[in-house]
Amino acid sequence: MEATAVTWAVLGLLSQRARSGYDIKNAVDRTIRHFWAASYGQIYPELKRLEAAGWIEGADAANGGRARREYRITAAGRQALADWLHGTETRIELRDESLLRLFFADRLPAEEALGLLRARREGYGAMLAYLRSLDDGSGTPDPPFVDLVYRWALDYCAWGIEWCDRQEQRLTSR
Amino acid sequence: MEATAVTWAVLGLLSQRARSGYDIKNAVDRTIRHFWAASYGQIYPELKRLEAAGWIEGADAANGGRARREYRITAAGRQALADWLHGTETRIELRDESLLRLFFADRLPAEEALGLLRARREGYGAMLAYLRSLDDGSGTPDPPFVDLVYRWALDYCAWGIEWCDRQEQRLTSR
DNA sequence: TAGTGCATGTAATGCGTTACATGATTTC
DNA sequence: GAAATCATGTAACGCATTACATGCACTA
Repeated sequence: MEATAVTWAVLGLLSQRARSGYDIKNAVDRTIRHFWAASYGQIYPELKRLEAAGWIEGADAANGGRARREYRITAAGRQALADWLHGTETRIELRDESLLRLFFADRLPAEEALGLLRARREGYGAMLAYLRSLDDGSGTPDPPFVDLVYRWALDYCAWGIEWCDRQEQRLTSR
Repeated sequence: MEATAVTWAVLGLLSQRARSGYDIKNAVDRTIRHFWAASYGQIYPELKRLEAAGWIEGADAANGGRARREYRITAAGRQALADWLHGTETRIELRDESLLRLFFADRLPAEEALGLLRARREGYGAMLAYLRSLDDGSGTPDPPFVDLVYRWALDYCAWGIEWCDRQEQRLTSR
């Protein structure tokens, strides 16, 4: 099947355990949203495509009297996921409006331009607070690479804050 | 007018000097593409919208016998740009397929999972090489904040490389 | 004279979000 | 009884890329 951007997020989450579309959306929001968002408008159609391809199987799972369709990954799905995981193409792409503002900040009086740098610092701080709020403190340790990606986000924010501080000092000390 | 994502990139570049659509595309690719891409399919329609709003003015600029339409920013346009620059809302968003792979790397044998970390490191290295290739070595110093954003990208890559090295050590030393 | 660069633009397509519609169940 | 949560889905819209169409001018 034709893999799109959302394919691997959904398939990967189903490789951890069987889930409903609703579960997947929650898992995305709790764990990978800060580097890979996905909405219902992508997830539900993708589940049907994945099922048609034979990479997952859906089954009606009674849940009280509440309708619920739970999907589990198939052997073919695991294979497809493994193939994707072996891909190494790594192009780093960002879309960062705060950087765009900074880029044009020479149009502003010096003090206001520095304000944009401080605002960026605050942005990193807010993301850090958000990331920490994701840690439910359950004490259950995550698998090593799940933990690794969480660390990446924390470390990235910490680095970003330091970077803004350093640059502000450099720019004001002249 | 209704500002979209590409509005500020185009208007900001025109605040530096008058340019054609073609010039704008080149400037985007040379200076801001790594954090804010834009294609012809966005730039040319946007120029018409900006002109209709009175934020820029186009004039046919003879260039040999070659047709060329050059746009310059108006006073209203400068004001609009300044208003946008004063916005401080800073949400950091990424879409990073390499992080998504790492997140699911627990599905792989340990050695292959570490390979993904190394591939990420290579990705940072490639971006660094690309960024350095953008420096034309003309010696003409950039305005402070243009330079600042360029430094950000360089520093981010350097940090990313160190981070991957550190994490690889941490994961192998157990 | 062939290739590269300058120059303008549009159409088709794809990706992704937002908003909406619907309704059952659980918790306070 | 109200509010939150579980649950599934679609339609409309907007943003962005890709591919294409066109043609002149300069340079090797």
